[in-house]
Amino acid sequence: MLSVLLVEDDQDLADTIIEYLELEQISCHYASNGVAGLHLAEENRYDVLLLDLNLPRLDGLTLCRKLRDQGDDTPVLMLTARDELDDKLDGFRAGTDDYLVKPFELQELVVRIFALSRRRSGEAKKLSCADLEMNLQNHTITRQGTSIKLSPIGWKLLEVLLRASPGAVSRQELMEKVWGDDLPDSNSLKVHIFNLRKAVDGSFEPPLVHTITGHGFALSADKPV
Amino acid sequence: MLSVLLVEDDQDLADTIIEYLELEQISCHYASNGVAGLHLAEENRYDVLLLDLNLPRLDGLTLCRKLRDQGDDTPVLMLTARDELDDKLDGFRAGTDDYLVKPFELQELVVRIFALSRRRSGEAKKLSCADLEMNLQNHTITRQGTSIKLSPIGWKLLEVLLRASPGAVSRQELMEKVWGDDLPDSNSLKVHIFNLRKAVDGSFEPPLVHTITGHGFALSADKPV
DNA sequence: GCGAAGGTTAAGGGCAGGTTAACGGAGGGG
DNA sequence: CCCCTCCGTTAACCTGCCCTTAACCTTCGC
Repeated sequence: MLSVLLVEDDQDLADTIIEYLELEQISCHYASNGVAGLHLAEENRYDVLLLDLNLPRLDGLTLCRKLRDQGDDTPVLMLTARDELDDKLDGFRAGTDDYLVKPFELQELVVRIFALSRRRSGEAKKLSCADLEMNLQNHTITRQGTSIKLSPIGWKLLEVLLRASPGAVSRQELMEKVWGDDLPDSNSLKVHIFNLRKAVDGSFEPPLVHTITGHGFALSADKPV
Repeated sequence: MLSVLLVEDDQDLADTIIEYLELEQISCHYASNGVAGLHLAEENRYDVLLLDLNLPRLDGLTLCRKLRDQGDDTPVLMLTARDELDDKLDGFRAGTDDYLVKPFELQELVVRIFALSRRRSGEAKKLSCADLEMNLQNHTITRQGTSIKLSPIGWKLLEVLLRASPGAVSRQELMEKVWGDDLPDSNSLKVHIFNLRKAVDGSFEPPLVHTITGHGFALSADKPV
């Protein structure tokens, strides 16, 4: 079930939207002004943020910019009555992902919400890095055409690394994504990384799994010297 | 530089778009029918695909669906003259990410392309000073394009200096930000600054790390008096 | 020219990461 | 119902790198 935050000062419109979204199985938090919206966005994790441009206390553009500056990359869909090109350009410059002009069809809002959240959660059917390829559909991994076998945890580990590739993943983040809340003794990660290396880099060149001392690991074709 | 694929049968419109995109530093491949577009999309890697809905031989919707079935998750922006809600819904159902109705402003097309590609590439957060660049996402540092390796403390040191750049940071502040509460003997900072200089300024000009006698250090391209 | 602040160098100890093997539980097949 | 296999965890050990330290040198300010 998707979860979105709606920040909109027009109470009637907000009610209509919320009601419609609930019908589509989208859970909806609500704030009627920018400051309240910012607090909610900071405290909770949403799939998409729906921001009105004109808001009391803190306008949608500034709100979006603040979140981006804090490193929050939740997709933002800006709702506004103004169809001026300059407004749109400003919106995208502030880090907005999409822009919908009122009045709009609720159905269009819904599909755009799905499109934004889908892109974020990565509905990709394949993940790859150099000649390594993970096929999520038939649950296979190949490198240079030859198939690779991994244990469940090894799989999950590789998936997290692939999704972040070529970015790095900190040890803590890696462990949270693989094990969830109850973490095993820290040694476990070392062993699994070791096994992953043996499977992925064991008989291939160049090595793809790289250690970033004091931080975590990364998957990439070229070695960060 | 971004790279996009435009599939559009209206030659005049295509020329206009391509010309404008090139001005914005977006490289553009082009196909005038769906089948050719599919081939190009399969063979090359693009940041965004711009598909016309009505195409000879293979319409944009089917093209998009085919690519998605193959596991290709390149963002798709559908261009079309039809402003019917049902068409949009079909588009998003086929795996489209955005939908722009002709006639549209070229500037809006450009910002939407940037928004889609940014979302996909994960908007790398970077800090920089002159030709020195720290990529927080990949945990890499480059100067003049060549990569630089730093120890964890060296990294942290440089990060603090970069965030303050071109301002100065006092010794005390620097040490607090790097080590937290339990500080080592004061000599340690000297050694780490020395190593940082060796890595960052060792084989480059001009030196970026500057000493401010009696105060601390600063990072900047031009030497402070 | 003197003292203090900063720069340079090398050595050693500790710790993060790598490697290996053994234990134990879960799940499937006989 | 038992056995076997596979997999995750754990502990123990090894290795190499990084941080620290101390000692000495250079530069700067006065």
